[in-house]
Amino acid sequence: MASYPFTEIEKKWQQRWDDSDIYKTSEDKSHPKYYILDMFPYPSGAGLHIGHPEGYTATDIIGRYKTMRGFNVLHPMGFDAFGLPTERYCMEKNIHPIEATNTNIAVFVGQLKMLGFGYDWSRCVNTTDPEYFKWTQWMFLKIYNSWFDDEQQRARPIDELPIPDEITDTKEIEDYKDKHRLAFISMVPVNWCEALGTVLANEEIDEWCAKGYEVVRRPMRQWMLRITKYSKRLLDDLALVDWPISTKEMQRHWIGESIGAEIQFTIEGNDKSFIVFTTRPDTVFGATYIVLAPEHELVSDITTPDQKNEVAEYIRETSLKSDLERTDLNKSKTGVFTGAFAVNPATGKPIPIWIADYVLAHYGTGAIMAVPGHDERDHEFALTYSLPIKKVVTPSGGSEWDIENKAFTEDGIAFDSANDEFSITGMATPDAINRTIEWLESKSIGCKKIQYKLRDWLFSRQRYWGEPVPIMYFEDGSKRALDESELPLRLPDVLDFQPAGTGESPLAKVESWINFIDPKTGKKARYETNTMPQWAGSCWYYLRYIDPKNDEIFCNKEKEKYWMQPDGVDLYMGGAEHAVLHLLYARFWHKVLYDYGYVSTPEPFKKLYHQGLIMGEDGRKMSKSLGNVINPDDVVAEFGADSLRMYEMFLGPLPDAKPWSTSGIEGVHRFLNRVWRMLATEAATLSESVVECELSKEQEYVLHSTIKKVGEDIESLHFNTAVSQMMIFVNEFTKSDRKPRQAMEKFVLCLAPFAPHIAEELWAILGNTESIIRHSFPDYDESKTIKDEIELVVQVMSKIRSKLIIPLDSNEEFVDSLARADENVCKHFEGKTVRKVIFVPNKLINYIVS
RNA sequence: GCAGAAGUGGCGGAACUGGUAGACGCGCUGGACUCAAAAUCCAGUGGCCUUUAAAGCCGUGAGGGUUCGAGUCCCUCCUUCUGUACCA
Repeated sequence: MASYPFTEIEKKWQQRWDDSDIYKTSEDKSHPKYYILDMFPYPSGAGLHIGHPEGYTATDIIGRYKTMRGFNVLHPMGFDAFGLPTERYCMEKNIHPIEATNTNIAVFVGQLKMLGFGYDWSRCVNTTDPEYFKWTQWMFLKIYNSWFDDEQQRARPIDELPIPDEITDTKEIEDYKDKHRLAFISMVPVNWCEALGTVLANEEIDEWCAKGYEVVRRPMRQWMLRITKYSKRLLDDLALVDWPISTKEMQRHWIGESIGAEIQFTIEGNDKSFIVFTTRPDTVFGATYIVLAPEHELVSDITTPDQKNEVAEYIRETSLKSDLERTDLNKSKTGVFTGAFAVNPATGKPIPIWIADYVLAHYGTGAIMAVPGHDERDHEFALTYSLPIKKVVTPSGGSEWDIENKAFTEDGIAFDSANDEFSITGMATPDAINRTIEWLESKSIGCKKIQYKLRDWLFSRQRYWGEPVPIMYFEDGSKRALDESELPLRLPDVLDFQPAGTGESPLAKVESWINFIDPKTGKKARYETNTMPQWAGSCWYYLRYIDPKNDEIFCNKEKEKYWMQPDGVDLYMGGAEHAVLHLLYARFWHKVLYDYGYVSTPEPFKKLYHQGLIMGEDGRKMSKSLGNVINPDDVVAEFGADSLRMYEMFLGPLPDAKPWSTSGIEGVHRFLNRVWRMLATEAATLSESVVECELSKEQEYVLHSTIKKVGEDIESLHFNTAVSQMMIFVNEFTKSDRKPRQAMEKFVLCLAPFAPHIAEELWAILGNTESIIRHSFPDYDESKTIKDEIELVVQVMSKIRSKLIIPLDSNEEFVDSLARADENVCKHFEGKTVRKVIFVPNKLINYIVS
């Protein structure tokens, strides 16, 4: 294929852009700002994937377009470089993660530059840089030194925590504070992988299991972040952001709000009581037994001697199961009777207390009142163990319902639900719920309650390659958080990253880490050996880009205001795989910072957009094993970066999954060749056919429509149709031997955001000396985007019978007279009379005949 | 099961508030250029009927409905993708 000299052109302009710092972000306050953010990549050893350029090109186009529209554009790039894969790789190769990380980042930067992205590299961040993670640690300490004021619904300094009068002892006060901090230590069952020597997040399990690693449940001492305190705000504030519906839905589900009630149950022959959560307090009369989670704290207290062995055995069995196994056993429910009875507060009758692993310890109170008549799970369990099923709700239509056969779970009419103090019998479910809550509250044995599914965030990993937790412990069991002036707490420079073998991170083997004299207190100390999870660094990187070199604060307030007001990042582009975790964690950190006034917006990301996956040519997900992986380096070598960029935009709508096609990129490449030949000679000089001349009517129409459509499509992220329109332009103008110079110039400006290298070159060939990005995006004349002659459809009985070429805005009489004169139209009138005429100006005329 | 999104030629995909379905690209067919090929350029290209054309009929996952008119709006169903799942 005889191509324009894309390799030379692209190298040349990339060099010039680099040399002239052309993409350095301007902060000239007289211009409006636009903050575009890409989800920064994890710099893996494999280099850039073909999917990366999709989102990055989209944002690059917008960045260039907004720049040409006079905005100060902040469009930075960085690296999320802490992580287990790098650590594993380094263990195999026996190199240091810093070395591997720097090598990988250098490869990524080279590839990103090769694709011509206009990033301001002076703002590049790297989460593993101590100057960066100093502030990650600083933020962790902010969270650590906070408690959540439920009334004010915000974080407050831990020193402002009201301490109950009865607590006076210094140590007790510290313990009390620790219990309320937003970062706290807890013994929790975690997903432990022996081979990796670390815990894994629930969402990480699949990935590593697929690679053949084994993961087991095991209780361990872990750092947790109290994200659950922000459940309500994280849920409510979704209303403030312009995100894909599906992503918002996913977050809503993840947070999982349910409205119901807590009800207290007493235990027969025991002065203890317990609380259950239910969304259907109206069915309390139908609660025929109780189920506690096997882990429930009361289980050992209440189990009767003759049930002890069976209960202990059941608890042992379930403790070995992972969460996955427990939920996987969807088929049949198991459980054991404790021998104890609770009192149903509504009926006053004793009901048996069971334990079963279908009740989860970590949700609600870890205890339920089982209403087998009106809950499918309880129904199944009741059938298995022959427990009584009682009907307390009937379908509102009055139809019969066989409660033994199937639970009735919908709203209906309360039935047989009365005691000496109140009755809800005959009430519709919503009223019955309210009335029951009133009664519970009047007796002080229950209240309305909103429950969330969201769990606290497991915030420690037993790894070397992560941010150290800036906390030290002393021999007396006390601990001390580092002062701001002591940050960053750097990783010790070691070369042994093998797990300690004790369930601790490799840091536990580093003498200087676990056995040193704290200079501040003079006491013998050891640092926390856990490091932070990979999510930590990505929780706030968008703020660091704003002020990347500041060593006083993570981000200057004034600068934050300029770039983040009014609603945060203007456009955030990234994969849908981060729809929940990263986006939830980042929102959480942002809200803590917001509570302290460090950031000025309640939400970090105004508009979120997900680019779709690029599939292999065979329509399957690209993977090494399928051999359908496309490498961006190869594509750039064969067709050039501009072709790759344009092709990825032309493939289809940005959010869709789309298959790669080699002949498809050839088509786009052919288009760029046509563009080149339209303007330039083979010797890269201006083609003689480009001349100062008037545009034809048709050319004027196409030019102005193109400027209009390309601009509008960029704004709405419909890049595929913008490319189509530019193709239409080229098709129109190559028809003519004389190419009007002014049209060519405007076209090249439209092309520039998409294919910046060829556009720069053609712009220079057209005689310009300054970079094309310094020029404004062209304006169009609306009147020229409208044709003065249009085709109008003539229908008879709503079927097209003819088409008329008529002047724009022709009136009905005129159209009618022409239409009636049409031969084919007349044919369809034969033997019929016109009953009705529908005239839509500039569109159609429709005759209804009979 | 639940939630969200989507089903349009041989393929990727267009189609504004209901008003010419299939823009643009790929592929394919024919032609020009060439000794030949590549590249390039021109023309054609949803299906059926027809030698061709005109004319006509059928066509946006399936079936109903609203309307002069439905890819677009409403109802029912099917399929695919994505997330989630004993959350009381």
